[in-house]
Amino acid sequence: MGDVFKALADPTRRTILDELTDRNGQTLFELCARLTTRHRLSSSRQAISQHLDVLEAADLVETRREGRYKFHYINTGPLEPIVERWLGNSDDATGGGPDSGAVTDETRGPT
Amino acid sequence: MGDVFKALADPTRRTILDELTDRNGQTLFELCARLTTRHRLSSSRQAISQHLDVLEAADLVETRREGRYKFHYINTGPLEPIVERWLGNSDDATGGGPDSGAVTDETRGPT
DNA sequence: TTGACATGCAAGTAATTGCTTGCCTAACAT
DNA sequence: ATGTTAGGCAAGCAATTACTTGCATGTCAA
Repeated sequence: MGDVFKALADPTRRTILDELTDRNGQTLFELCARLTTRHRLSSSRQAISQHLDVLEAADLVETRREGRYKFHYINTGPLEPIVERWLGNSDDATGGGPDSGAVTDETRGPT
Repeated sequence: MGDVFKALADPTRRTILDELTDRNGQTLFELCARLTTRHRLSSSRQAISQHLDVLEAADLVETRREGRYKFHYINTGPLEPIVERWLGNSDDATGGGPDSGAVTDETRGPT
């Protein structure tokens, strides 16, 4: 299974998700055209296709074949739990930053 | 400025954030010890240090120096907007998947 | 001051990644 | 059948990345 974080690491793939958010169910050619005109991205067809493979492996994009067309749909399902992993667990994370002197003695002795 | 997505792309860096969520304000040596014992990660001290540099460049980790110790604190601030970028904009994203035949005619003609 | 401890810096290496190039298969129209 | 269109497959290349190795800096205790 593909990694969601690694799929999101590339800015071109994030722009592809932006485009699918704006208009869902685009074909590969339509994505190439709109990425070039609207986002100033000069990526080739094969590059976009490989990016879509990565996004599909990460379950962020689902596809539906119809004749010789292949429509791509964004799937926001894997996006929510990846942030809640570090949110909501520690109240000390946001409140007690490096400026607050609230450091325990256990933290002082690393050994 | 560092990229938040690229910082999250590495599984070791995500485990570091897990560790800081569990106990905030750890030193480099304490992180090395707990990553080895609790997460079965056999990363060297320099490797962890470089990972912390990436996390700090992405503003996901803040540091506070005290003598020869350097304490590391997680910062969950950049985590929230990175997902809301694709959520809440399109209702068609989650509801209308590849199985639904709700495809417009404009989608069918890519040219 | 001397030695031990915590961390920083930088060059080198192996693996991964994003992209290109070239050719191929499948569907539709004439 | 032939040509065109949409997409797929795979090898190769350049850039990035994660990690190691070795040494340097700064802090604290004796």
